[in-house]
Amino acid sequence: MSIYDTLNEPQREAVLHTDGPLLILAGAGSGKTRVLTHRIAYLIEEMGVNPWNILAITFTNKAAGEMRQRVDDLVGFGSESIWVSTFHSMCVRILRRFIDRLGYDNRFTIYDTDDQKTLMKAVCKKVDIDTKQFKERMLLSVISSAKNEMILPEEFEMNAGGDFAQLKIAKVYREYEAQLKANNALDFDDLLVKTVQLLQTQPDVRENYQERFRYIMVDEYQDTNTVQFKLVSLLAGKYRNLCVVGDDDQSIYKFRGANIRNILDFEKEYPDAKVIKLEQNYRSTENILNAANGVISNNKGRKDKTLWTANGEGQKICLKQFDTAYDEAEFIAEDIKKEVRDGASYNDSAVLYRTNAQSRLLEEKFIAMNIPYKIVGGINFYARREIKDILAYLKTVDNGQDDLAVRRIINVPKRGIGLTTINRIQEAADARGISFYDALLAPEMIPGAGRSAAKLNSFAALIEYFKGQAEKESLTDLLNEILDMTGYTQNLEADDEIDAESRLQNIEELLNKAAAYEEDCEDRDEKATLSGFLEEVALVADIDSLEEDQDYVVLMTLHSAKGLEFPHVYLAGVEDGLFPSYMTITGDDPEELEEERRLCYVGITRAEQKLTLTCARKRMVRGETQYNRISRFISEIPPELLDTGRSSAERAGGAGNTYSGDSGFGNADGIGGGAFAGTGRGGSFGKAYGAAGKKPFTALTKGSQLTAQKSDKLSYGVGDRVRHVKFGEGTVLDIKEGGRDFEVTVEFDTAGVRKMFAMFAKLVKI
DNA sequence: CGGTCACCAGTTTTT
DNA sequence: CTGGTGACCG
Repeated sequence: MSIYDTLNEPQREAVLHTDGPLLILAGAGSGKTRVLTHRIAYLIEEMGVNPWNILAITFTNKAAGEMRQRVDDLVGFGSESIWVSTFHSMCVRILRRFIDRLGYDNRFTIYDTDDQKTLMKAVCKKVDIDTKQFKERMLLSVISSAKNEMILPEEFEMNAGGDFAQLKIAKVYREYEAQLKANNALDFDDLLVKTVQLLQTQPDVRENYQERFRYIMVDEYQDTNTVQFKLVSLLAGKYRNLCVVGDDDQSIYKFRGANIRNILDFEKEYPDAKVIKLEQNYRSTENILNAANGVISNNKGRKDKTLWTANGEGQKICLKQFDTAYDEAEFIAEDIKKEVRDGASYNDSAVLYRTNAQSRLLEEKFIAMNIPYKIVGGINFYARREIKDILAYLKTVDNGQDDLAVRRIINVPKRGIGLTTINRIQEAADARGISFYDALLAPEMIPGAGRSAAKLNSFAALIEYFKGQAEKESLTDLLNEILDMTGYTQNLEADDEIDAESRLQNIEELLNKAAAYEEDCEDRDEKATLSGFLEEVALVADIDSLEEDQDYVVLMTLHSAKGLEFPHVYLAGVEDGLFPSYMTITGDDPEELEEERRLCYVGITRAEQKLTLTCARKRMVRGETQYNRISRFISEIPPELLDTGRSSAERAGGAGNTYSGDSGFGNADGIGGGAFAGTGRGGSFGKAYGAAGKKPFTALTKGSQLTAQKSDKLSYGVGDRVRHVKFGEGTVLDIKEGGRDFEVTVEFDTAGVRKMFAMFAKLVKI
């Protein structure tokens, strides 16, 4: 009896087919990770392949970690030398070694979307673009699409023909690239593009990696884009032992450049490819699966396959419509409470939705009802202002060439260096063709900087000091020193009392992550470096922090939920105009609607035992009330699978749950006549949820405890005179016992009345 | 230079 | 409703 006997027939076939191209069409829940891990084990144990020669590419760091763990469990040794990583981290690793061949410094920094936007602003200013006409976001998205198709500025310009707008964009593209390079920075797309360029132009590098990666596996292949396809083709070009796994029905990243043709045309690209379909689902009940099949069968042009399961029929799918989104949230929260009372755990449930903004109401209800939860997504931890500030210090210390980072922190905390001075430095830098930081080192060369020279000097001295320290001390020590010497922590506490606590907690969290990184390096016998940390930090996704063994309800978008599974899934906001989104309904591209349908399919198939669909008749969106019908996708589910709960009258009067099994959307019932209120403006994205500083509940997240301890007793009391670093002397008016800390109200002699947390205010009795 | 106030524009999904 | 931006004043 070997470990391979536990596989079903097609699974085993996929594991045993080791040489040559292989396409595994793996339906949802059909055990594809199992196949991949067993295949790796088989390669190592039975085929004698050196783990060193295996590359497995996954979609997220979390998936990579899990895969490595599972291979570890199977093989027991050698698994640490398998390369398991995401496309992006793999590229960074290659580029750190070889990007100097393309004329970059190997210590390049990585720009996130926020940085890109800042850079684009500067570009538009320089190229004299009216940002009313060409929005930064639109420009960036055009450039990103171009990069995803490997179209460089020159070609883009040629393609423009005589089109005035396109030529203008070409100019922006060119300048954007120039500035990235000047800052020694790469954006996310560049990581892939540059790696492909490297492999294309440097035969020895290509040869090196082709030899190394003799066996390549790519997970979630349906979501690869054109550059990723090129990259994989290049790497697999010599040995052609390429195994791709995916499900065309779960392709949901078109907006990010994913090209569904990569999987649909795999057999054309590799005519000798073996194709294996995994159609038995081990995850869900029959009812859930049939609902999913019902929905997805409305899509055209998909690979023919039908999922089946030997699991029982299971419960019916619960569908409830409410009057308001508020009622919807309340129901979900109460339902989860009820299940927990009946013996379920919180982490048996997940709430999925189309847009991040929907998390807010749910979060409020969960807090009110004391349900532990974790929100995945929204604003990335590393995109928070305070985190970006601190990271900008690290970047500046690490790589003075990143103008964006330097400009970000030159006056944070306030040092009296204003915009005028910053612009003068920039002009001087541009004029001399040097970096912003280098220009600032010599204020005497900057015309008109006279009065600011002293301030600039002390800023430069501070950074230079940190640079020296970076050589000598550990990352965490450096971080602490930066926080301390810049006065960042103190200023934060002083600036806005409301947000201070959560921001300081985030900084604590960052310190924890730095410490974890150092430990990690120690375990792996590598040197913990500043750039190493910055790089790790640049490529994490929020989903990576999800921990299955923690007992909380997970809230996230359908996109984030891909690859996960839960006993009970709530799919919230199944309304026309929200899901499918307003944009796809009004747009005339039927492919977009198909992608939304695939998203729906992904959502349904996350559920193992129970699926609850909820929607609201009206909902507030951007301050306006929207009136929505039940999602068209619901009518694609065979009606006999649905339990509308109509008999079990939940609530007397209004907010009941009515749903007529018929086609359901002849008329919008009610106000407004149309299905939507609100005017559809050009689609775009950005920060979707999360009011200022509103921090998702992270108290349950491992390692988020504050290191600063709440003291039992304060050294001062009401009426005492105290001194604050920034505000000077004052009198304590009030001390309130808070959850984690004392909230102290002080009337300062010069700065007025302020509330602050004792832990951070460091008040001294005088 | 920095703070405050008023106005305006915006939101699908993310490595 | 909210965050970002621009004008104005201390």
